[in-house]
Amino acid sequence: MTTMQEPHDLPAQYDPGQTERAIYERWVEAGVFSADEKRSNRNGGDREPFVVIMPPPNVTAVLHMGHGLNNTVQDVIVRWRRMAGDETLWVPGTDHAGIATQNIVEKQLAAEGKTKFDLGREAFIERTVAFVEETGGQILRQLRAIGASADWNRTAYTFSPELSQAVREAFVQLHERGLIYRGHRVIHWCPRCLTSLSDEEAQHSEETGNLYTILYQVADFDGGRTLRTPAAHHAEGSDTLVGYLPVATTRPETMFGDVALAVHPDDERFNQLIGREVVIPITNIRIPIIADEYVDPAFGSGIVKITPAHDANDFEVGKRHKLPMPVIMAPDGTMANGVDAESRVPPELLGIDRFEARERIVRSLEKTKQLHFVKPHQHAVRHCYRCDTVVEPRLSDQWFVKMEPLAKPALKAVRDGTTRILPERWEAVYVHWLENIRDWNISRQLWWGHRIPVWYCDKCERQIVSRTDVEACDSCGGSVRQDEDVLDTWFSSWLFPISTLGWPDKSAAPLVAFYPTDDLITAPEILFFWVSRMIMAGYAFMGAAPFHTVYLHGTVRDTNHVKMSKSLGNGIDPLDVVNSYGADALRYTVISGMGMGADLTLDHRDLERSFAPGRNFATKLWNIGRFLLTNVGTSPVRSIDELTDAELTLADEWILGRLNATILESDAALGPPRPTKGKWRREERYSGLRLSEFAEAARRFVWNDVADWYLETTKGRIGGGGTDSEVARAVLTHVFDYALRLLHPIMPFITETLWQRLPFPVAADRCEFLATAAWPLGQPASPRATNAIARFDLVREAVGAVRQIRSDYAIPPGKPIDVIMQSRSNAALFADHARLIGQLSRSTVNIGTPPSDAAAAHSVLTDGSEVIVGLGGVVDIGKECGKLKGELEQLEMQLDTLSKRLRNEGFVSRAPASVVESERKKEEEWTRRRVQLAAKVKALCGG
RNA sequence: GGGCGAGUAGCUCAGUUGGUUAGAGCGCCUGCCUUACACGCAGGAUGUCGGGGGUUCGAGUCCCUCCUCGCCCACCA
Repeated sequence: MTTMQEPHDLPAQYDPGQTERAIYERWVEAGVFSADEKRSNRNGGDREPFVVIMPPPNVTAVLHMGHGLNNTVQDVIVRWRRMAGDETLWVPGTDHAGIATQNIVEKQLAAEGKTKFDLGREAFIERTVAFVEETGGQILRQLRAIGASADWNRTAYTFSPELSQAVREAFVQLHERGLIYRGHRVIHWCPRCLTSLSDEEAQHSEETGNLYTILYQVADFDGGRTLRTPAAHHAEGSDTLVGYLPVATTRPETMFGDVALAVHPDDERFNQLIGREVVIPITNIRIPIIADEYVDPAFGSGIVKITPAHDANDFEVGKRHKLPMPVIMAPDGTMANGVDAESRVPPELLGIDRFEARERIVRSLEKTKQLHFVKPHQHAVRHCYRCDTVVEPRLSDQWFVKMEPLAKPALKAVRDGTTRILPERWEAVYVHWLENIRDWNISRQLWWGHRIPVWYCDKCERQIVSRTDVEACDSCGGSVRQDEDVLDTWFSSWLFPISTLGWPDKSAAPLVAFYPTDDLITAPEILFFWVSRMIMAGYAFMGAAPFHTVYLHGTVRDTNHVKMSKSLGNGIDPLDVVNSYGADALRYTVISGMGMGADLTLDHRDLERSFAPGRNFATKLWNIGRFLLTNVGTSPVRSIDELTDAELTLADEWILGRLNATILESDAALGPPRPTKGKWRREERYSGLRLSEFAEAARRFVWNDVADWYLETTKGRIGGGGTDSEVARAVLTHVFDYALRLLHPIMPFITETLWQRLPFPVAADRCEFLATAAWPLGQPASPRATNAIARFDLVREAVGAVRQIRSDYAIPPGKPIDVIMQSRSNAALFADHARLIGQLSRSTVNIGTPPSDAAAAHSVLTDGSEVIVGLGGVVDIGKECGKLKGELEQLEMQLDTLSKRLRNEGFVSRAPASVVESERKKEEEWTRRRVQLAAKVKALCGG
């Protein structure tokens, strides 16, 4: 609770499990994460809005490291802006994920020995709804465990009534604008999911397959010679093919769909054949030989089989030549006589899977020697992005979105700096895609999704596109049936930035207050699927880009650089990490380990090691907190503002200067939150969002400055009572307060826990939560502060020199040593800090002249000051001298040998130049070491 | 086939516009259970900055070239 805790209430070990959940609940109860549209300055309020739309995970998803990374990045940015005073909104949500979800439910049914057809469409959807209600959205609950500060009151779902209405509206609007049409063409078809896919959903992967060259017999061959069968040729050992044309293909099974062979019109080898006919092997169906520019005479045999229904290029050729387009495969990828195919597929192959059919055809062609030859062939095969099945090109009717008009403003947005993409290199990828954009196939032959809002009249065949359900034909009153297909999942998610804020109601308060949004944070994998389409939708429906910054972060990989995934068994469950080390450890590790756009490598076999940076740092923070509460106590401290320069020690000024520098570094790393005048200017365009730099700046300050130095200087000051004690209490508390503020976006739980207990000045207008406390404001570095930093750095150097001498001479930790410091320019500085230097180096420090005792070690600081330690009495001089002298002697001998060799002309001329070079370097190095060693010997052992 | 990125300490990575002695974390070595912290403290070692060539007073950084790995895009059957 908020009441002040006694220091001893902090357990020695930080236990995240105990604290994180409770703190999260308090944030939620207090409405810390809720944005208020009335406070947005676009809606009459006084605050700049800052809005992030969460990439909606699949509703059935289970949290993995990819989500962990993505949402941590978002949360860091969102928490930063919230503290900076923006009216900050992070909209969470899930995606109904058409194919993915349907596949899962189908699998469940399969386990029960059923198919979706056994249930029928309605029951199947009911079952899927029930499944989603039961298990769906668990990922959003899991996101709470990593601290995601989303506004859960606004949780969206692409299949909710509101968002479904937006989908319909978008479809109808685009249709009205002539940007949606029904097309008859070859699309990508997944024979397992039984649906068409967009170009983006059919993903290439390089494979080694076979390129089969098949002999097609020329019909009515009368070249004055007797037609011989390939078998006869073969028997004669002849290479000459008479009456046969070799045709290369990677998919022999499509040959039953062939409607022509094509050659290049200028190809002299074949142009006398144009207009003749060949027969398809096995079936003996006659097809013409045609000429088309599409054929590349240099590839394969220079002759292409044309299969318009099963190849996108062949489809174009077929259209040009008005050829028939027989479909010779069933939707499930088995051989079948489909549309226009009649009896093209031989009966023995009907119902046989395409790959099995390929084998059988090849065997059959081998028998008749019509398989000319086979060679291995590297080519890209498209696979279904959901089930990895090889996709089949297939002729069918689908709904398409005409993309070019939509792409134009989206291209302009990135070109003119309205929207930037980080890291910069992705902008080129984005531009290239949009410049070569192809129409988007949006219909899916699925049951789970938004049904296409088109109705067909049974009577007059009228087609009705409607925002509301249609009961009867508005023209003839006849009965109507709705299009069977559903929309691509991405057709709903591309609306997310507008639909979640209330579109199509353009006057909806959230839309007015929060659109356009600010940053979109996601992985590059969905740049085309989602990001670019959202930008298009933003312009199409709102006339403005949906965000000004796209931040594409890397992928989580294992130590072999393989992408982490559950199916590969190389994943890390973020909740395991949270349970073992805490959400803060996870978050810090992820943020600090990830450069701009770079992948994050983690070892799933060694979580302890992988997350050590975050866990160790969390523990460090905890212990600083414990020290502070034990020593500073809980009674109010003086306000930092009322401390006078005279009251501050050099260490105080130094740490305050370092704090200010750290704030400036953090702000520089985070960059401008939004473009200054609506558009990114060149100099700021690619700056900012360097989260790992921000994390490192804060860590360095807390650990290397506050803990390692400043905190040590307060020992002996605090608790002594008096002014200086109060000053130290105030400064330490202030510095830690601000460190916690800086670190809160990255490590929200532990910082909030500690901050809640800090002893604040009485007058401080302290808000209830660190989560909403003010982001630190940096100031330009003052000359006084710069000077303090330089001077205290010298003190630190002196401490380092003494520590090193102690270590070099193995002086036992408990053994006091006398240190003399000599300085002309900074004598006063060292005199003032003699005690401090002694305290930090566990030595007794005096200012003055060197000891008469010749046995001494000395070190020179950067300002020329000398640190001299009399070693008599702490080390056995005789023994140490013997050791050093032995070392020196050996070094001199080695050096002598080396120098002789280098002066030997025979060696220099005959040895390889690289060897001579490295020997020279060695000589230099050894010479340097000899000088140092000699000086040491002289100081310690005398003359 | 086209484009992009990466190659820096044993591992994972930083190194802004070329500028003293190339950094961090983890790991490693030595010594310490110093009353916040051994998930720690102090000290230390380790790099032909992928190879070769070039520009420059000066290159991890710029140019050329080669090698290795990764990603994206692509209708060559």
